[in-house]
Amino acid sequence: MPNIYDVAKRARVSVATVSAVLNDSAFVSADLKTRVEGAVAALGYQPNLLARSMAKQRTQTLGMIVPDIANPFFPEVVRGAEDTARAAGYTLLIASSDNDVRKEEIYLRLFLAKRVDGIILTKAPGRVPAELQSALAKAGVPIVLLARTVPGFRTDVVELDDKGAAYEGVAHLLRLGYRRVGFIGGLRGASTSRRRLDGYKAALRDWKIRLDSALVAEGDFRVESGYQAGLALLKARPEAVFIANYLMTVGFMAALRQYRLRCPEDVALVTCDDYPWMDSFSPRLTTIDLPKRDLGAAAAQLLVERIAKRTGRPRTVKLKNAMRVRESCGCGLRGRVANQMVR
Amino acid sequence: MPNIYDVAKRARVSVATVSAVLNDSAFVSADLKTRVEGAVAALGYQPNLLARSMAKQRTQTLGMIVPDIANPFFPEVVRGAEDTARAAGYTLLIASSDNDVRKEEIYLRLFLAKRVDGIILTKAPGRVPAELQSALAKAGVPIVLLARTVPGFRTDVVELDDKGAAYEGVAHLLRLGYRRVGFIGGLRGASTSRRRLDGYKAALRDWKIRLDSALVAEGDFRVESGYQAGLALLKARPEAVFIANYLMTVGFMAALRQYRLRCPEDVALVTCDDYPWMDSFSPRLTTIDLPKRDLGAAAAQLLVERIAKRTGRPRTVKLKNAMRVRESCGCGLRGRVANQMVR
DNA sequence: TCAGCCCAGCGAAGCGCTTTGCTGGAAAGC
DNA sequence: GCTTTCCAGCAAAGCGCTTCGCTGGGCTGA
Repeated sequence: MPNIYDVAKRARVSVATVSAVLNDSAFVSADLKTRVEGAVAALGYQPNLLARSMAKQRTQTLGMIVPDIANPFFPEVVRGAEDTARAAGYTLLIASSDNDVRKEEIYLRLFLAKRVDGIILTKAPGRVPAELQSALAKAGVPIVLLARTVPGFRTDVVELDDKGAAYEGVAHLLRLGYRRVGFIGGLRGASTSRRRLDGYKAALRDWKIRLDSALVAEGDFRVESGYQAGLALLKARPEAVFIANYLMTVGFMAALRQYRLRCPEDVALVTCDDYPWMDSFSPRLTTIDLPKRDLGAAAAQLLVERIAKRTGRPRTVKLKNAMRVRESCGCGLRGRVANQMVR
Repeated sequence: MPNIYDVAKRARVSVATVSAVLNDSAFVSADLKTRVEGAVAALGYQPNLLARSMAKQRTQTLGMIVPDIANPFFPEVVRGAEDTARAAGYTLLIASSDNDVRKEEIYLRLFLAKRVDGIILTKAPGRVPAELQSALAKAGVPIVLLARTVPGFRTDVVELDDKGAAYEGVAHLLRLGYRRVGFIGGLRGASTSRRRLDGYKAALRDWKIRLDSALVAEGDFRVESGYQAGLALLKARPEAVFIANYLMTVGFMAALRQYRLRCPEDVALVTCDDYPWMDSFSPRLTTIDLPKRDLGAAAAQLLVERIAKRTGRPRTVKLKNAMRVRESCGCGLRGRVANQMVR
């Protein structure tokens, strides 16, 4: 492939001039400019971005670590980030951590070594080793935390309203008259899990219902864990359940089937996270829709801005949820819409 | 961040020696080796992979273009590719083309400019401009086509058995006794769509059923197109339908609901592509499971091997499907399992 | 007419690695 | 004891850009 010297030679100018034309970074006379452009076209020259990155100390690349790109929550987030990043001239390097801090560390170091300009991170539970943390700081690579926050990690953050999501979902069930409302939480150590549990507790408190620990189970956001949690939880005879994400709901449904229980007739359900296909299959899930694409877009936006302007206090963007009431909550059964506000 | 000169200085050796130790590319005495390793540890030195890429003319990066990462088919594919690539020492740059050749071209050029070592491409319908094609060839960047093939593009390919998938699905319906079997195909111009249609036709032919064009509709693999196709198709009163992918099935189900038709009682259904949640919601879809993760893994594997060894004829890997019989095909209704082979 | 200015264009250094020869001291051979 | 061989280690070139600082020809103004 031709390089900038080939172009310079053909246009009978210096490489500095070629560079100036390409980047529009200095005044070049019309004559030389056309000669350069002609040479570029004739040779089919494409600047080597690797070399440019070396020289500029900027790669125009962002690293993005998600727990698992195959979990349907994240592709949508990635897409949001991808589009926003692209619009700002960045490309995305992606990696799945499987919520494993060691994998996460490997990828973070890799991104550092590849000199990405910034990192979007959905943190795996667990601390960032001090050594890595200082490497990150020394490298001056800005990080935006996506969805999950980490105590003592001063970065920009894009959050969902996790507590609100759980509160709203559980409140909806309580409003419908269910009293034995269970909760299947997400991965231990993820801030989102903690906050969703908080939301659950807050709702119970507002309805003056004692927390029954037999009605609370913990999963890891994956199908199997929802199934296991369901098997355990259903023994405690809940009337309704709030589940912290979709994949666990899928597992929970399997548990329901195993116990020959119907949803919503025997057990009502509200879950986090919404997908286009939910309208088409039964039970049609009542969900709290978390704005996945916005989440990714906001993270990329925050990151791009932070790269441009490193100073200033960390910013937090908090996105709003929206409840989608369908059938799994039993609205239809109970013959009333959930509009009786309690507080 | 410290560079290789800092390490060399601290270890009182030359940079060549440091490089030799780091890459284990030449014999270095035990003494110097420990000194270098000590310096590396003391400084927390991480080689700059950008510089390494410049020097080696290898980036250890693969570009991957999919139609849309948010289409649940692809994350699984990407994950397969990611894991395989990572194991071989490569990182993945991903991009969504939205099946738009212009976007695709932009990304291909970008990848070229970033000097990726190889590209995994699910081709958008349409030709690769001759100019781009020659740029690709000149750059010598190997490409692996994933799922969709392109005539006159000599590259390695990982394919699904598209024709077989459609044939098997349609045959299953025919075996169950349905005669008016409709077909909703995918994006025009994608080889996968063409082949799935071929499979449909082949099955009809084997059962000696005339093709009724009112029973054939074309979509674009997205929800909305399945809905539109459904609205059109249902007017022709099909007894059963084969749909080329999941998202269109989602849309089709909406059309069914609109017409107050039930699945499988009024219209039976078989579709391509399987997801974990299908077991948990009704109608439980009978599908042809396309091995998504294997698809990505095989593509990455092929690409990595091609990078290592550029010579040799293009290879094609063809993956097998597996039918998952559930309820949407009406097996249960008709009180018989689909095991009456016709040919 | 000539000094002084201006600025289009250029030369060369630098980004941080790898790698190709070369070198010089130790071991081996006679 | 001297030459030859060997090889650990190094100097320097090169990867393909950007950018800093210099240069010298054309203008301006006295």
